[in-house]
Amino acid sequence: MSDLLERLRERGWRLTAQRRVVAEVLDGDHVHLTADEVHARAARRLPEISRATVYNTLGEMVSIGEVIEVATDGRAKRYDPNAHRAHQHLVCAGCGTIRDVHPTGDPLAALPDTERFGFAVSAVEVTYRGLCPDCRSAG
Amino acid sequence: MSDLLERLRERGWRLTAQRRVVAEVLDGDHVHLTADEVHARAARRLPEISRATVYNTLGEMVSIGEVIEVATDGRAKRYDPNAHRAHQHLVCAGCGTIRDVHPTGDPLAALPDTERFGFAVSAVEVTYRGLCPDCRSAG
DNA sequence: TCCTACAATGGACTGCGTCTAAGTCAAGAT
DNA sequence: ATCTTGACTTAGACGCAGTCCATTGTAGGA
Ligand SMILES: [Mn+2]
Ligand SMILES: [Mn+2]
Ligand SMILES: [Zn+2]
Ligand SMILES: [Zn+2]
Repeated sequence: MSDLLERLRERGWRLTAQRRVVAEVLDGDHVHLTADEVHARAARRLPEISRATVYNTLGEMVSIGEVIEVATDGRAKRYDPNAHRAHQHLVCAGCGTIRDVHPTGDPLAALPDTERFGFAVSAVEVTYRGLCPDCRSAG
Repeated sequence: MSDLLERLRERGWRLTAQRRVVAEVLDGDHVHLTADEVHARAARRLPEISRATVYNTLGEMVSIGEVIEVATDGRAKRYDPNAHRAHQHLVCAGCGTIRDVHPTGDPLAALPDTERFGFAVSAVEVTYRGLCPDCRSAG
């Protein structure tokens, strides 16, 4: 994550305490927090940080490609620091847990030209759904 | 769509004017309307239909599998009557147009067992993103 | 140390969707 | 044909996620 703060500085962005704690909260793998969860955790270190700042900072990190926004069906977006390796998501229909997964092959290749209708197709998102081991046994 | 109304009746559901117009509005292919768009079109035929009824009726149609909910990034969900043939979506990043597309092969097959983490994986959604012909030339 | 452009704040505001209490009505019973 | 009743519809209040804005604060350069 010092990586991330370094990149922010290189872009001429001011390094504030708020940006620091948001970056720290997002440190780690398999992290998929909502903005409000990020805010709650950041507030443990910096009690007066505002929701607006968390949204602003997350938006900045998304725009430089250091964080990925993961849209979830009807609920709050989740913010994913694992932006360096392309991956897809496996979501539990029971408890909402999200895992990073790596399908084989290029998902874009499955869309033939005849199904592209003249679009310049540049990205693809895949969401697998199912029940995690805990939710399977809980029935 | 008379199909759909028949199915509703078989389930013991009362056949009301409101349910009829919602079903009529959703008739056709490549339809991906928001709930408010459905409401606006339904209100042209039945001016006093309420938003709540449109949401209720769409929810019922989704629960019997006659309509699919399509989550869109941060915006309103779209309702898709093309529930009979499995398909995926191609979304224009410029204007938001949605096209039904049919990738080759089974998208589920691209996820190896070692990437399933004990989940019972039952469904997959694929969203292709790009620029439609109009938005490409508009630059 | 001082300046000032940029960042943070909190509260109002919007869009999308849900919920509730009261009124209405489709459809079976008579 | 009329009655009855539980299911359906309605308007509006409400809730959540996210945005916007005017004001206040401050990082970092002179
Ligand atoms: Mn992820
Ligand atoms: Mn569709
Ligand atoms: Zn689970
Ligand atoms: Zn377009």
